[in-house]
Amino acid sequence: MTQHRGKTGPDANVTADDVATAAGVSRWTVNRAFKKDASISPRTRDKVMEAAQTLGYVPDLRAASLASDRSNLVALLVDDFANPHKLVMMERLTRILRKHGWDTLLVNTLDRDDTGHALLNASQRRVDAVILIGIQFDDETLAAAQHARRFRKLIIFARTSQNPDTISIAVDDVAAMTEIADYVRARGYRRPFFLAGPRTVSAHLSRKETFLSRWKAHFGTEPESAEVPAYDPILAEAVVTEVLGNRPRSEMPDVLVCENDALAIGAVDVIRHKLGLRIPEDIAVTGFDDVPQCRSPNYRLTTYRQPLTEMAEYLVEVLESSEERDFDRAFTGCLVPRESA
Amino acid sequence: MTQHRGKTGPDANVTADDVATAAGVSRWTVNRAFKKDASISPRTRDKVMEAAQTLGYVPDLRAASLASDRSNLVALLVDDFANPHKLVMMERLTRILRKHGWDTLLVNTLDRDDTGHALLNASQRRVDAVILIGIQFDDETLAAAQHARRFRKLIIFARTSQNPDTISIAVDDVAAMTEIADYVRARGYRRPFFLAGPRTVSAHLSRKETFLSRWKAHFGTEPESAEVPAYDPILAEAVVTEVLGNRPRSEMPDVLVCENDALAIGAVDVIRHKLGLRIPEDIAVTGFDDVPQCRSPNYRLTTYRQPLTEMAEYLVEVLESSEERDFDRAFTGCLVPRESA
DNA sequence: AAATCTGTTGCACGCGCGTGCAAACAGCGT
DNA sequence: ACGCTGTTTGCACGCGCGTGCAACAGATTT
Repeated sequence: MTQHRGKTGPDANVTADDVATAAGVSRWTVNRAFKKDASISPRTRDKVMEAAQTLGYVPDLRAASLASDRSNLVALLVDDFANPHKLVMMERLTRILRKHGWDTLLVNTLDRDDTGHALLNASQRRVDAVILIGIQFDDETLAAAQHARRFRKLIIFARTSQNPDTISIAVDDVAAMTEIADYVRARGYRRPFFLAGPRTVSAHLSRKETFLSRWKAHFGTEPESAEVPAYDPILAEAVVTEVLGNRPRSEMPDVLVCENDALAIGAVDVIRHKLGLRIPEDIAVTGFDDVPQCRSPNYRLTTYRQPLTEMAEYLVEVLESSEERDFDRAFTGCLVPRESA
Repeated sequence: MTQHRGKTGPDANVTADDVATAAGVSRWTVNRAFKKDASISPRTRDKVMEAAQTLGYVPDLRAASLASDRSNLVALLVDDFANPHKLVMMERLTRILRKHGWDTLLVNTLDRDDTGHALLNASQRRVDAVILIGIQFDDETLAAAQHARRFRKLIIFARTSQNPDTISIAVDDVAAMTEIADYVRARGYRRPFFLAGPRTVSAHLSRKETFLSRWKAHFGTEPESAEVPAYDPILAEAVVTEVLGNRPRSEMPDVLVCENDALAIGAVDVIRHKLGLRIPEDIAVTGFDDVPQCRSPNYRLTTYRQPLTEMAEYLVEVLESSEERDFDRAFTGCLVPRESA
């Protein structure tokens, strides 16, 4: 192929063919030079790379993906951007995925009904897998996704799921919440209140039910609880205000066990600034996730840390495996005691 | 083309050809049915769509992009995930981009030296544009990006840049900081302290310099300032502690003007919990960005809100324009006064 | 020196769709 | 029924690269 393009600058559409003629090899050798474990002599590779460098050649992953039917692309579906932990997860996932050569398509799932469109979006790009780190994915949605799927794997990250067609990479909620319950009990608290997230979430069920049943098993009474419609500190504020707002001191709980930090943070703010109570002297608070704010001198939140890095590394392992086994896995995190409880 | 594939389930690789034979039309008509403003009769389109539905066909955007040289994909480069405002920006951008049919590749730029690799990543996917919302992009990096670029547009979002090859969509920092300075002065504060972010950032320069010079123009003295190495509340805590930690009350500033909310939040926490001072009675604080936390009863931060939605809509407009004009644009936000100042 | 082996290089074909144009078609008035 | 106009449909070719195999050269053995 001759240089049928006028331009020679970096804007020109340099293809492997151009590099091939420049380096005096075949096009296939050029592409081999860019492939990791390809069979090519070091000398040729250097020659090719040099030519590529001067021409400004960069392999086209669209074409590669089209030809190989492997995109090395995953879609990350997120819907609750109000939860600060999402920022942590996105950072960790994108970093580790990229380290292993995977690119990430970020899809903002507007609402429940939009999930189908989001999945369609992902399909059109022929992603190799879809990773869900949102909350609005009930089993109905997942079933639809499974039916129409054009991607090999559907992974629920940081949340357990019973769905058999789905891969769940999460922390062991039962073990974690049991540890929290025992910690709360050991610290002498006796009137806990559980602040839960939206009920569509299975993690919700595990955590809340685990705590309640664990407590009941010990003391025979089931603690109070309330439900926040989303993992949003602002909404948590509203719910806590409503539930505890005009309650006499004598009927106040002595510890607020929150399903995660997003709720706990909202709760802390309300308890201090609207109820005028001290933490932990009047009411203690626990969270879940160990978001960065927990370390702040303002919150000092007792919480539970998920091994996100380890989980992300395992995720990559799952992505790169071609087996057809059951990839579900529950990790164990660690309780992080701080001054809030 | 006959159905040379055994499977008929959704896993099968259904192509436009398959739909074509099923609907009794040509392949091109099938693709036309999926194209927005294509010339096709409603009847045929329905017929095609129905066949596509039952076969589970979804157009392949890789192939479309390859053939048309337009990917409808942008890369979003982010590096400072510690800044909560990034979460807001990511939510807004992905939402509005998707509304207009653009997909987003999220690239986590690990550090300064990694930016080149990140841009290479984007090039390989042949994104139509790269959007930077990080901080570690100095002019040197940008120049390199320009040189080796395989994307049409390089957009700096929510940050001004002098680089002529770059499109900057941001708030007018000078106007904004002038407004803040005037507000602070009007509220009677007289001993301001400016808390700035890393010096690589041009927004930094605008905001800090604007505030300092505006103040000097009025009172003849240049306020104190300190610099935090990243937009991270935790690091802001450290710097504020170091700078104000053991300073007698008489020498304390009466207002801490922060370059953005990430710094302001860290500052508020330290002032209350380590210095034991009240806000705003002892020290007032102002921020920039109006992140969700600002509304919390704990912060009630006086800040400045950028018109993110409007900016994102303009971004789309820029993406879809084929002109070669100067797209730089500065927006005007609004001051949001709260109890912190 | 011939035979063998290992590492390296070249190539036909296909991945699924867009572009631009030509052919076919329907609708209208005379 | 005829031509005319505007709409709808079909098609050749190319986008850039991967797969699997055949051909080849140099190094090693017999």
